[in-house]
Amino acid sequence: MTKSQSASGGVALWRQIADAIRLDIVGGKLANGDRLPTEALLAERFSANRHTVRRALAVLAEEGVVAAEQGRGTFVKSIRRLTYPIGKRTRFREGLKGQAGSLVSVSISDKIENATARVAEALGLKPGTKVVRTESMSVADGVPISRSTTWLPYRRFPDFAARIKEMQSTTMVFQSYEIADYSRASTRISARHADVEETRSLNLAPGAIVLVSEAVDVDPEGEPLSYALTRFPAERMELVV
Amino acid sequence: MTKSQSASGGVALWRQIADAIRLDIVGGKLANGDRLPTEALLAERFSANRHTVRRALAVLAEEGVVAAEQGRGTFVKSIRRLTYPIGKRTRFREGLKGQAGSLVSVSISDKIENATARVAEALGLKPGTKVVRTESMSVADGVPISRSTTWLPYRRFPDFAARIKEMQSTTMVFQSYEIADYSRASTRISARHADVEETRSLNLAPGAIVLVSEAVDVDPEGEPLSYALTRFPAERMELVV
DNA sequence: AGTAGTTGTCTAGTTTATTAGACAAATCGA
DNA sequence: TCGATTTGTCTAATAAACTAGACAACTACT
Repeated sequence: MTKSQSASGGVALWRQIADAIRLDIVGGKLANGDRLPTEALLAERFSANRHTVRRALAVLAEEGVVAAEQGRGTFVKSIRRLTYPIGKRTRFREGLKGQAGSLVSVSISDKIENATARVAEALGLKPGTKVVRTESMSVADGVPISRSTTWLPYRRFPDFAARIKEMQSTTMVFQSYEIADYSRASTRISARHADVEETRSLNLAPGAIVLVSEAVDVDPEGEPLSYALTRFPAERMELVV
Repeated sequence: MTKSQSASGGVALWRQIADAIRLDIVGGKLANGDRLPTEALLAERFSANRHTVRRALAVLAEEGVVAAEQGRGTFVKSIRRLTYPIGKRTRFREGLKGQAGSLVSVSISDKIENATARVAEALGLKPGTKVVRTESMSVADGVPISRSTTWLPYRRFPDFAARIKEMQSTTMVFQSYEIADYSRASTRISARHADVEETRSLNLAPGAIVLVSEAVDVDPEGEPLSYALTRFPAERMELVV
C-alpha cells in the first residue's frame, strides 16, 4: 500500500522526512557530529520505506546538512540558525554581529515608482507619491540569509539607491542624510512558502518556508523613513523580539 | 512531459498552486467576492494543465476559501488573517479582542514533569526542577488559531492546571496567585511545517505552515513566570511587534 | 434563439512517489 | 578472521500526480 500524498496534502513523504530531520538539526536536538538513527530506524519512525528515507537523506546530504559514510552511519555536518534581534532599536548588521564570520549585503536593483496603497500607508504618504524602491539581499558566511524590498519617500531620499550601493549599510546612508538616529515603529511578521524568485535568489529547496517581516523605521520626530519587506529562510534564521 | 516533483522539491504542483492562490487571498490581492482568473488562465500562469489547477481549486473550495459556479467562474469567499500584537505588555485575549466574534481557549491536558535544559534555562531554574506543563488551544469564530504548550515552576504554581481550566485566562490565574501584573521578557519567532499532531488539532491541510512563538513572561521583579511555546497557523494569523 | 465563455466530467497515457526484497560493500568489535 | 551492523545499488510492482483532448452543462449577453 502506498502512502497517499492526498492524505499528506500534496507534500511528498521524502520531503516531510527531510524537513523533520532538518528541524531536529537546526533546532538543536541533533548536534554537529552526532550520528543519525540508522536508515532502518528512521523508516520505522516515519512509517516509511527505507528507500524513501534514503531519498530524504540524499536531499539533506546535497544541502550539506548531513553526510553518509558506508558501514558507519550518517552524521550531522551542520550549522545552527542565526538569531536576528528585533526591538525599538533594530540594526541589521549590529544584530547579527558575532554570529557569522562574514556578512555581506548586496544591492540588486532599484527604481523609482509610485506608491501602492500599502506602501503609501506604511510611509504616511498619499498613494501614487514617488518612492524609491530597492531590492537587496544579505549573505552570511556564503549562505543567503535575507532578501529585502525597501521603499523610501523619493522627496527626502532622491539619491538613496546610489548611496546604499556605495555604503552597504542603511544606518550609514541615513547618517549621510543628516539622520543621526532612527527607530523601529512596527514589525509585522508572517510566514509562507518561498516563491520562485526567492527559491532561486536565496538558494532554497523549492517549497521551503520564509519568514516575512514588514518593518517601518521612523526618525526621532516619528516621521516614517522606510518600509522594508524582508524575507528570511526559516531554516536559517529566527527572530527574537 | 510531466512537470517533475523533484524539480519542485517534493511539493505537488497542485499544492503549490493552491498555496499561491490562497496567499493572494489572505494577502489582500484578491478581495471577498472577486472573481478568480479562469481555469484556463490560471493553467497558463502556472504552466500547468487545467486539471491540475482544478485540483488546487478543489482544495481551496473545501477549505471554504473559494466557491466555483458553473458557467460563471470561481469566486473568493474569504477571510482575512487575524493580527496578534506582541510587545512588553502582551495579553492574548486583549490583543485579539475586536478581531473575532468569539474567542474560546481550551485546556487539553496537563502534567507535572522535570524541566528539560531548554525549559529550565527559560524559567531560570536548574534542569530537572519540577514544572507544570499544560497543553491548550484557542478557537476564534469556530476556527482554531493557536496551539500552546506552557511550562511554569511547580513550586510557585502547584495548582496552575486546575485554575487555568476554571478561569480560561492566564492573566486571571496569575491574579489569583497575587500577581497583579506581568510582562513579556522575550519572544522568539520561527516558522516550520506543521507536524502531524498540529495538523490534526489545528485542522490544517497537511504541509501547512505554523508560526512558532517561544515566549517568557516575568513578574514585575523580573522573575520568570512562564515559558510558552505557541504554534499559530500562518495562513490565519500574523504577529505584529 | 443563438453564441461565446466558463465550469463539470470522462477517458487515456506518461512520469513520479512509494513500497518490497535481495545482495554488495564498507566498518567495527569480539 | 568472523560476524553483526550499516550504507550503497539494483530490479520490480503499485499508487498518485500530471498531461492531453473531447464534450456536456450552465451563464450571460446580443
